[in-house]
Amino acid sequence: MGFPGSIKELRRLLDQNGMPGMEDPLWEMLADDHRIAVQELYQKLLKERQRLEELLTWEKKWGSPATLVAGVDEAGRGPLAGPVTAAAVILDVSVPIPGLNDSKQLSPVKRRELAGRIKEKAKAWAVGWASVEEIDRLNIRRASLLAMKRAVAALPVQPSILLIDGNAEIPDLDYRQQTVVGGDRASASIAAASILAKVTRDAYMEDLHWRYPCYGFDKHKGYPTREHYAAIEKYGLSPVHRKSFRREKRLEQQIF
DNA sequence: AGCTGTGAAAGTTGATCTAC
DNA sequence: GTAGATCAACTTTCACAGCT
Repeated sequence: MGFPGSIKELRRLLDQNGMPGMEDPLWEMLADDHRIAVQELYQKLLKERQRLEELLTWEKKWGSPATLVAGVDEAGRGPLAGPVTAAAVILDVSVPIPGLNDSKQLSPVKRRELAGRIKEKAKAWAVGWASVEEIDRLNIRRASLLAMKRAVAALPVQPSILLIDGNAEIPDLDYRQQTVVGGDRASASIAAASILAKVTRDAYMEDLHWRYPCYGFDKHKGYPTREHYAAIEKYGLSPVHRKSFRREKRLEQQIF
């Protein structure tokens, strides 16, 4: 098995698709410390390839050239404010996306980078929403499923089977569905959906910050933090806060 | 010294199961 | 029937370890 000719070359291959390089006479010219560095990077590359292979287990189990698998996941279930966002992604299993992982395991910068790569390399992707009003009316669980349903409906290509993160199927949907507990850590397409949903919702909450600058939505994205509670106590609830959430009800009773 | 990554804890919700 | 525990999801915050 040959090694890539240089660290630079190896990094380029890592960035592209994680494939190992071919025999290269430059390898013999490398200094010992460079060889060690390249070998270490190469081992990391092999581990990453193995991780990505394992992440495609569900897609390979259910998918085929004629059977498209869509991963579905949502973001924004725990916040006190803002909509819940869902994404559906159909990946091309022959096109690896290095670094793809559960959105919760990634920094915001890496999430944004990966979101761009996912949109570029996926066969199809789409995003769906459920509003604060719908969350208050339906409850957060049903609203999440509604957002997922809208994401699937918005896909430009129709899948044959849905991999759903969690233990609940999407109601009133004419698709074969497979629920996967911990799916964002176990399935590549669910992981990709978790990243798109999170990045899209974060961007929306940053926009909301300009409409309601006193709450700090650009920082906590509507999630419960000390700063967020302090802002609610000081300024009251905004129209984008979820009034059905118990903590909000309690605060509302105190304030108004 | 400062940055980055990781894991535990704590916060929000709803559904389900079990014991009384 | 009800209440509590557990588990599912979504995160942030904080402390610590390791790396540059």
